[in-house]
Amino acid sequence: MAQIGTDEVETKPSRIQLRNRRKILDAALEVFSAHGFRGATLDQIARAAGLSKPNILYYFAGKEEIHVTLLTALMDTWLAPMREIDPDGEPLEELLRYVKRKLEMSRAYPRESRLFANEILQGAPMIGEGLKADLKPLVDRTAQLIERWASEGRLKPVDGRHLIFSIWATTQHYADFDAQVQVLMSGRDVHGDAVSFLDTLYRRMLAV
Amino acid sequence: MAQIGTDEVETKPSRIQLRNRRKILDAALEVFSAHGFRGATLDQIARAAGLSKPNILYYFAGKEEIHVTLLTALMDTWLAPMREIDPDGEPLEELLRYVKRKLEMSRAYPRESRLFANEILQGAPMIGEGLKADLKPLVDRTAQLIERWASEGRLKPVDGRHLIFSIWATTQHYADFDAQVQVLMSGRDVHGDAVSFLDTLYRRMLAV
DNA sequence: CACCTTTTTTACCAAATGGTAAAAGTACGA
DNA sequence: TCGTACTTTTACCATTTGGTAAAAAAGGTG
Repeated sequence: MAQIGTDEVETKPSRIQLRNRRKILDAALEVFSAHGFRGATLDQIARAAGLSKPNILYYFAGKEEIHVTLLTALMDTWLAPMREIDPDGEPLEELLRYVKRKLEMSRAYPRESRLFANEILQGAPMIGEGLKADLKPLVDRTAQLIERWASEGRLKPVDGRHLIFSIWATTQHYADFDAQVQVLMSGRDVHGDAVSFLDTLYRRMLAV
Repeated sequence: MAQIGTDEVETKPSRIQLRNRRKILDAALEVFSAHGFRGATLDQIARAAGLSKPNILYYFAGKEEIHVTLLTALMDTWLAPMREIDPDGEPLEELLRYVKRKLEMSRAYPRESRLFANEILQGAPMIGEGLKADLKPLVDRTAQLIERWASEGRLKPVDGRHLIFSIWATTQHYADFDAQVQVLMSGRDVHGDAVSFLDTLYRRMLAV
């Protein structure tokens, strides 16, 4: 039995299990991020993973479990850049580096960004609790840090939380609204220009 | 016959037709914006509209037609603020007013914002052409105007298109990611603070 | 190789869902 | 008020979809 229930002794997953679970999650990321949770079907995921539908359900208890697994794993990766803001670093540099890394993640992992955007758009039905437990403390702490920096005169005065929102919004926009961006930027070097635009935006906003 | 086919003579819609079409579109906006196109069902829409499912299909040819009708009607409203930027006005004032109006629309019409976000996230399958036809010319023109203002020294140098993206992203964020914003801003006056934050952000970005 | 466990396939199913046909009911002008 | 056109309901239907049972196949180990 591969599935791990609440009462069962957790045994090491075999090589086959690791390989197939990874294939399923990768396929599911592709399908969920393109069509949303309700728009995605197990058949699509199965086809993308190169497995049969019942075989998928041998590894995961159901469609929702696949989605939740993806989201919780994603949460960590997604928050990593914010965790790496150094309270002892130079404030402006730290924040501009954060912006750059978020933008780079948007470019490198657009599927993950869209998966997350879809979930939040629907009201975060599956990770609402995760937001409260993981995201909120980190944001509270970072917002406080930013405002302390500002009060020490090392940044212009700024609302920490809204600054964070604006950084998320402007960086993720390039992944989440890519269909629109592509129409409006046909042929241009979107990413390169975005890097320097956002650097300018937040430099003018924050530099004392 | 209420449905208007390509070959039919267009006759004036009766009072009943107007009332019911409006009820259906309002219900559909509610349901589509909350669950996305695929996540919404005709039964949900029918229930929200207080009509039976076949009755809905008497007024609209199908689920997709309802969605397309909503999106095309929305497009106009959505672009109105950008159309109202006055080329002969004071540049900074015009742009700050645009930001304010976009933010106000996010607050007053979150369902519309989410409907749009959902569609773009899925790759704009239904209004891709509308984007090219309506949105692109307007954005091209506005971006040019902004860059002319900048070259005349009335704004700091700025990439017009990326400025527009950032305005869209930061303002719509409050509607589209409301579930997240609520978790992180429990109890605060989100809108009021957002207004002054964005005013500051774009003032520092653009004021010469 | 023989045996037991893990993995995969085949054949299903029940519910949900978009949609239709046609009868019944309603509004309204002549 | 009669007749016609418009509107609504009832009773369906075909497909899709998430999920299951159980047999078959494949792995691995003594």
